[in-house]
Amino acid sequence: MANPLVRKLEHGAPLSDEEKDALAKLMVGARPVGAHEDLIAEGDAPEHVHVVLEGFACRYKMLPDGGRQIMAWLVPGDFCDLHVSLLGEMDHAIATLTPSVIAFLPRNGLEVLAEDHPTLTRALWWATLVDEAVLREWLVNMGRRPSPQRIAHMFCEVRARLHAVDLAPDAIMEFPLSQTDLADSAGISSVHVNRVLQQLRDEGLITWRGGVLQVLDVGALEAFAGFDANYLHLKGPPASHAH
Amino acid sequence: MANPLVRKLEHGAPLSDEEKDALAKLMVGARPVGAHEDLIAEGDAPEHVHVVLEGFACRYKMLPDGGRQIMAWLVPGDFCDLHVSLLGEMDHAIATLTPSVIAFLPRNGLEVLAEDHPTLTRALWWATLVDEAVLREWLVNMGRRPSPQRIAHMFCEVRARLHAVDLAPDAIMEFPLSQTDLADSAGISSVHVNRVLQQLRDEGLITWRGGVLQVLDVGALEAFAGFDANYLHLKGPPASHAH
DNA sequence: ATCGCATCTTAACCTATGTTTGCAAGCGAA
DNA sequence: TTCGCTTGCAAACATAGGTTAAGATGCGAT
Repeated sequence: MANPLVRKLEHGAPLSDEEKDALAKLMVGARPVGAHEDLIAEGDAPEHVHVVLEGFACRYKMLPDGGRQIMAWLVPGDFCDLHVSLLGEMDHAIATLTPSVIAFLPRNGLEVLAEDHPTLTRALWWATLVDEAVLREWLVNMGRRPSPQRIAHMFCEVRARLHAVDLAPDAIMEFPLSQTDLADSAGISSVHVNRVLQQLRDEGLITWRGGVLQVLDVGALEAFAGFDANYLHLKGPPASHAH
Repeated sequence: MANPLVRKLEHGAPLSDEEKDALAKLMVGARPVGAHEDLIAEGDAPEHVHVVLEGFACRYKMLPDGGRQIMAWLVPGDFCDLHVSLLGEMDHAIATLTPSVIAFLPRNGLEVLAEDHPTLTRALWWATLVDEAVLREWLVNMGRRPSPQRIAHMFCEVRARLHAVDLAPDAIMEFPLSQTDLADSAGISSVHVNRVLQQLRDEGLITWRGGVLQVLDVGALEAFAGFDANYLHLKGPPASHAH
């Protein structure tokens, strides 16, 4: 099974085999990381580019009162800090949410490779523009959707994103977040997350036990949440490779 | 007084006089637009790049139930649709909030110019990464700050951003949004916006009448809101040019 | 000057969500 | 097995913010 980074970037631009190989070879130092560990702190200017290969990580900020807001989920194939160098330093932190595997790409190597391969450059910028689009949808989610729809929408999105890297073939996926992590993502309290989950289960939309999330009826959940995948910009048919 | 686009981009990279001139010359078709007019619709693939020269515009999405969520304020110097071509089409709409002046840059011309001027390319990408950083902070704002702090934070941010293009020298600025627009930005109802504004006025933090917003004590408002400008990445001293 | 429409303001009432707390269930370590 | 910790669940209560509706105010057009 190919590298999730490559699988993801193929949604953004048609990479040649040479480009895919070069990218995969650039990826070094894959290492396992436990749950709830910081990978990058606010204010850092990381030397290498980090990529999630397995598990879930997140972007987050802490507030003075101790509150935490998670601003993005990073799933396999996602970059943590692709273009920080343009901004100078991180304005937020990155942490794992579950046990994960994280790899590095030497920043120089990646830049050199990108210079020689405009299509690759395009794919990398595509990925950051999609990150931005996701952020916009999260903002809509927070601002205008009541919490049951909000959580449902987040489930629809992970399903679609994991599906795009072949990790949710049957709408069944590894999703070992805690309810507290979900609360800090949705901007509500963890006890309210619990209430909402009861409701989603009662309505037969999902099951979620032992870190495994199953969407029982994708259409029904998407209708309930008002989910439309257009903002993920997964143009082509998702990950239908020849084997 | 120089072009606000140029003034803004100078925060991102040190542009040569030639680059500044070329950019300014590329900007054509400045035209006035009334308040609350759509500039770009969801699904469009705009041929030219739009820039706000005067007034306020916004990014927004409508929801099935008629709700509107504003996801970004566009102030003079901001791009509306710089890199859409990489994503194919707009996943959200753009509208004016107040009477504005909008200019265009031919997409081809801009691409050619950027190819010859790596520093300019850098400045353009810097601008989109800052947009993303602002979006992240808005998400934190929505998720974790109670509405008085949330509105206050938005005021701190516009002040800083307008200041960066020399449009809020004394913490006094043109800000002719309606309370409804503010509500759709903050994810609360317009009557609650009104309640919150009373409070901010009562506490002597701001005045806002006749479309003019004055921050009475920048330090106090920023402390109240928990505002830290780092996410705007305005490295250098804001807009202190020789004349 | 006055009419008409936007916007702002206020009030009364309602509901979603937060807070606090206690307990149960799961699970890894000794 | 038992201990200890984290996570999930539930109930009682408190409150921020939503909804509706009705005046007030300002302002452009005639």
